[in-house]
Amino acid sequence: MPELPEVETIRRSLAPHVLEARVEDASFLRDDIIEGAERGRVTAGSARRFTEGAVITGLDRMGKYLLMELDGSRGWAVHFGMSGSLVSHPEESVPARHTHVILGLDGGAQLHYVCPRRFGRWVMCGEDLRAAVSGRVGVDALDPSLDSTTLRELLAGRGAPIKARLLQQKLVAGLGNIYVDEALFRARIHPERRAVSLTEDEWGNLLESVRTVLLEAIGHRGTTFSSYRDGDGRTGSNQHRLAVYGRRGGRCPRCSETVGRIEVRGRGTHFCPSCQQWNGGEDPGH
DNA sequence: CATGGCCTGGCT
DNA sequence: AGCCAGGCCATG
Repeated sequence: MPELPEVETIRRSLAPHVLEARVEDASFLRDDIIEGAERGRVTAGSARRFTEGAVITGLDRMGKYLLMELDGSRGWAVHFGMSGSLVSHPEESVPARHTHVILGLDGGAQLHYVCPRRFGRWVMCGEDLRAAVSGRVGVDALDPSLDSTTLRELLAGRGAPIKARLLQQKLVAGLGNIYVDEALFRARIHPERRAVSLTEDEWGNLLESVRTVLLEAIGHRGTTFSSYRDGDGRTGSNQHRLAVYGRRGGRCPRCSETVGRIEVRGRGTHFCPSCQQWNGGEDPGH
């Protein structure tokens, strides 16, 4: 479940191993996880030719995409789906089950991309990597230029619950199920509130909460439930700091009420029924 | 705007 | 044995 904090942690941990390294050999072990920027099919052979011999000149992040820049402007946009990882091994090593990509770097290190559930993708971006990813994601949730007015303009306007709007990567990029629940808890907003019903103060709180929750998670090197690892293969520790996510039946850290779990648009949703009420908004059909 | 399908590991 | 988790896309 790599969301923004996990991808950022992968980026930071991987950067010293890969920046300015040359890819000596690239093995794409199956072609159903690679695609073109325009959603076209890409063969393992063309992926290999695209990658081999190139120098990794940048490692960036947009939303949940890791951007591996090759030779200056083209490159790969790597998505981790739910269960993906990209780990640097100091030397050639036996690939684990579900390893789909192996990059051998000069100096001997190897990058292994493992993705058991295969929800992840390597998107081949032949020209401008950042421009290609811009077509897939909206403003990054940690973009300092994002203000609460812009947040409202992006997310309000429809009848959908605020949680559903926050999960749409083309609006604001980087939040998944864990951090949406955590941010709404911190902002004391009920996940089913219609986005359009939020007050000005609530938009401000929400933006502050999104930033705080994400930055704290990065500080703890991400949330590990089962498969998530950073670029060095290490687990994160933010799972111990979560207030509501995965804590159904536990105590709310703010008021000691029992954490509840409901379903919002098909997603498991954790919240505090006491701290997160319908305050200020109309009741949208409950 | 809402729902189903893709996938496998882990839990009930 | 069976279901659930969930990001994202395709379809109703």
